[in-house]
Amino acid sequence: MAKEKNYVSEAVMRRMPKYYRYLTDMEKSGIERISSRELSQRMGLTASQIRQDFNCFGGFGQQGYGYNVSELRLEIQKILGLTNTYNVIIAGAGNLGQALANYTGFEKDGFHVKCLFDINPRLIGMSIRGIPIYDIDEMEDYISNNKVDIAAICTPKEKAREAAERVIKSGVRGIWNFAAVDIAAPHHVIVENVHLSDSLYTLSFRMSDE
Amino acid sequence: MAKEKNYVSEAVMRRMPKYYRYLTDMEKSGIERISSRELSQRMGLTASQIRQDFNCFGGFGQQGYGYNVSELRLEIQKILGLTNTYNVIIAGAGNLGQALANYTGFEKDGFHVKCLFDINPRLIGMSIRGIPIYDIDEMEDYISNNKVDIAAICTPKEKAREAAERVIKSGVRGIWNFAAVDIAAPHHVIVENVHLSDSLYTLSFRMSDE
DNA sequence: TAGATTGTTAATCGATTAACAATC
DNA sequence: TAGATTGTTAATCGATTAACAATC
Repeated sequence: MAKEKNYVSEAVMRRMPKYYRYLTDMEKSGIERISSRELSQRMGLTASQIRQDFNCFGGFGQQGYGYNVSELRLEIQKILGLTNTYNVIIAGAGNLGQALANYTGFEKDGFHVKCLFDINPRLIGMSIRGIPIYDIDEMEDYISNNKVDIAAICTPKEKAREAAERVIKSGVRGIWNFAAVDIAAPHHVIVENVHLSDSLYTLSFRMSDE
Repeated sequence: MAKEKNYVSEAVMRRMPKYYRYLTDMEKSGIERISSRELSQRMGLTASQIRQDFNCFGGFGQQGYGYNVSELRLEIQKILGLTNTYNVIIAGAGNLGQALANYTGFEKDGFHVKCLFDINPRLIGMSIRGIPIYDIDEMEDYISNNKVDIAAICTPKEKAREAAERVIKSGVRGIWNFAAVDIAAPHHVIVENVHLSDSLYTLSFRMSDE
């Protein structure tokens, strides 16, 4: 029985997708039950931490037994909001935007890419896996007239803030930002950043750290 | 004067690229000096934290003045190891691999993509921005015979562990992993993960959290 | 010199780990 | 019942914030 979802720390939140990933893999390979100790060994965490994490949301285990893999996976799926479906648009149909549109793996989790938007007239009118590329000037109208939950920002970084502003104004609730800038958004709009360059810098830092 | 680079916490390490990003932007827009207080407002951190962070590496500021933007940027560039150059190969020339190869922005930080590797015979022999795609069976030989520092893993997740194993055996020192699996590596090989699905799940979590 | 702001120490806060009673 | 393992409380550890003396 899941508790009311109150405040969950950033640290716990960032581990939830990893649990989901491991549980999905384990379920696939036919593992039915797992103890916090065994899971801790697989994931490189402590058993204590795992139990603490799960108990942010209510107890999913059973004393003397452990956790049922499928059940736990389902609970975490719910917690992550992956029982919803999301309509996604991509602002910027360059390399990265196209790569995201081409990737089919997010569909199984309920994320549906509806279209891309770009300024490049050579791209406008084309489509990727049947997903059309529209003129970015039609973006606001499209969002207003269709249920769009998430906008992935794949523009050059100079254009990212403007693009974000426009999708926010049109009613998008979530921004998946791939541009190397931080984006300001009102409280009710969630911004999740994928700063590839930050990631690469961190790699460089650790490689030169010895 | 920078201190000997000892242990730096994960938290501090993850903030360094962000400092670098902000300082680079500020230098470009002609800002010469900045106080920790002003920087804290721009970046959404506390001034105290900024001063603590910088003092992990030695004092870069001056009492009564603050920090010289260019100087501080240079110090952080050094700290991040971005005064080195890195040769990069990409394992997997699918959507994401190609997008990375097409992106020119990493060059200015010293990351040079030398080639891609794939199993798909229709890709082998092609090139992207002049960067050739080779047969993945040649990957070990290439790494052994050329100075390759970093391998970006852009294969499907089923192939990722094998690809990682192979590049590690051939002498790569850093792995930039885009596959949704965790990769085991010996101590001297650094693995940096970009788990796009984890990021998207986190977005979903926060969007359904209210 | 006076004002500003760092570098650094001390206090606080939060997250992780350890321990154990509850219970399947 | 005995053994195992959770859920949860208490202890520890580390990171952030506050405060202030040093100093430019």
